[in-house]
Amino acid sequence: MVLLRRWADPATLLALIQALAEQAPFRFMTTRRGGKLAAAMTSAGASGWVSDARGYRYESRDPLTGQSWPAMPDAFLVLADTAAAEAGFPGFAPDTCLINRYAVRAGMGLHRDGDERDFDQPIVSVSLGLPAVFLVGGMEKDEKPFSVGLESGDVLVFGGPARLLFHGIRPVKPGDDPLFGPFRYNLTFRRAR
DNA sequence: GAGTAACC
DNA sequence: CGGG
Repeated sequence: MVLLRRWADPATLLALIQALAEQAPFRFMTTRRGGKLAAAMTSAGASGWVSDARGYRYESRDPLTGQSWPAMPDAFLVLADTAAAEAGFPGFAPDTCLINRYAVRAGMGLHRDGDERDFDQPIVSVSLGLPAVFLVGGMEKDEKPFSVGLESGDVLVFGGPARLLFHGIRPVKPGDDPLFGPFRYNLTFRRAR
């Protein structure tokens, strides 16, 4: 796992996120057993990550609008590819970007990103807005995680042996980011298929 | 199941 | 009160 501190440009990404959210609005998804995910989500790219009563999966259409997910902006692709290369994974070509929006007090429990086809492909994660404590666990869910502070513009690359580590986000503390206001956004670039 | 809560 |  490689952390590139203050590596992405938050202002550029904010404008792109706003444009994407007009086409595919942020929404709260549910888990199979009726729980609600604490972060609002949307996606861009050829497919998008979806969770509902039927489970977790990638869908090529947005269930909310019935339309294709918005195309991934070129600047997203360039960012993900250069960050991956910097971390030792050249040639990364993500086909989806999951965008998570955390309001104050929202977090995400320990989980692993396991719905993609090829775990040899890394995941590039970009933090924006309010800071947060990122939890890095082990290969088993019961392993006790350690904490990493993440700030706006930080980029984390999960690849190789780190690709399937359990991870999570502690509830976001109240604050006001100059660009993003009272929110934390997270972009995760994946090769789903 | 990326959920919460109760209980020890 | 924190962890299991």
